[in-house]
Amino acid sequence: MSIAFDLSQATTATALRSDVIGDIMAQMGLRMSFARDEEIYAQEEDADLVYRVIEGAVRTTRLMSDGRRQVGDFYFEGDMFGLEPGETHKFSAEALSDCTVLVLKKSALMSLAQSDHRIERMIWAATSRELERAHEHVLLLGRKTACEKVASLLVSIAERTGGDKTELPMGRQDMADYLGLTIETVSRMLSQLQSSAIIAFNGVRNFRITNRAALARLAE
Amino acid sequence: MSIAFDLSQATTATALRSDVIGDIMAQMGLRMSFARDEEIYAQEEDADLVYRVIEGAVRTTRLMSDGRRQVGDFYFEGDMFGLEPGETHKFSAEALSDCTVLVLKKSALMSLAQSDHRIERMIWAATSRELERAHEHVLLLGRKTACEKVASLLVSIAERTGGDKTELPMGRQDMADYLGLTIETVSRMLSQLQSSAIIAFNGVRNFRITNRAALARLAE
DNA sequence: CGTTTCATTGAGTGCGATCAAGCCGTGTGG
DNA sequence: CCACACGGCTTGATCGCACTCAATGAAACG
Repeated sequence: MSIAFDLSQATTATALRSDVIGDIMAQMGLRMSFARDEEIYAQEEDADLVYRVIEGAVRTTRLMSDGRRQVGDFYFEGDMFGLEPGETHKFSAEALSDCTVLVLKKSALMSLAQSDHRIERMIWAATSRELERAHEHVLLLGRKTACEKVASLLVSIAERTGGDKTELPMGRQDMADYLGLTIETVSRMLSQLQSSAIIAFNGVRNFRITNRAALARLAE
Repeated sequence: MSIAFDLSQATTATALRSDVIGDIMAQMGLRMSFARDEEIYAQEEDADLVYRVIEGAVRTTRLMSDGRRQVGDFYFEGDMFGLEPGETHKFSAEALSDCTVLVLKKSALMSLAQSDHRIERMIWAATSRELERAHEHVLLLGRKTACEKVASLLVSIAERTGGDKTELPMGRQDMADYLGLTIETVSRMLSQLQSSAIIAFNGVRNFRITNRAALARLAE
């Protein structure tokens, strides 16, 4: 893990998605870099920092005592994460790829919030967005089939990262643990979608949607 | 649905769980009653009201176009619900049993929040608690077995409602749709837990935990 | 070029779903 | 007070989707 004060690049960082919290984090936050699979914070660790992805991608995961793993969510450029309510994190966060994040003490943000209402409002908005995504995740895990789960994930990532071709920042195991499936099932569904001419892969981590309507229908 | 201004019973209502939002809702909110299975708000409806359970219990549900149903959560006395971020509700809310709730316009609460920081803080705290529960729900749906799911739900309800004997306010279908299972599987797991002497039923909706350690172990 | 890691594919299994009776508490009318 | 019907729950038999185990393939790395 490497740390550097973020001054020179504050403007380029916030240019990604301009908002109040972004500005404040860029001004007051610390810029940190993590290597692929490096832990950003641990399950059970005190949750006194908030984060924002500047470059790369992040996953949050929760481990059960017997090793079963659940991925909570994936975060891309501009996304805030680490906004967990309790004293300690229930999920850990890890770098999906080599990545850079801005970090700010939650307490610092909160004390600022006392003088600036917009900040409080934006923290709440970010938490709300998290909740909305969690609800979507609940529906996916509870009632969708393996094929629908995979289709939903692909649509979601394609939407969030934009562009014609989509790069998957995570491996099959991460996809499986997000979807409540095994890597074998994920792999089979991807092959199936490909042979149905709905998506086309170019290497294991790069795909293109060739039949957007069909994929959207599967994702519901 | 029946409506009455809540003045006389404001004190008894807030006595259930004393906090700022509770006080405000009791003072400014409308008291409404709903019959079992009556809709409190609909999926796709504008989300401009927040609610608080005074008596009875509530479920939130989401319906897929083909009829598959997912229960988002159950709410008991003192719980706030309806705190969805977006413009419209993604889940609908229905009365599990005949129940009474306090209702307040979100916009009214927000304008109050401008003069009182505690209110903004508490709305955020309530949203955070929702998020925490959603995360727990994700783990349950993604990685727990049928038996563990049922055990987790029983523990959760027993914890939230307290007391030696626990009354289930919902039927088997609601449990199944919360757990991502079918009623048959829920029923089988309950029978199994009972024959393992971990719980004891007295009628279909009333049970007692006879081996708390074993149940907790299953629920993880 | 060999080694390692990750993804795909195949064969067989099992958990939870589906289909189908049967049971039981509750309400209703004779 | 009983006969009956109805809805919700339980139990049994069977099915099928996703898991497990195993082998192969393909890309990354030293």
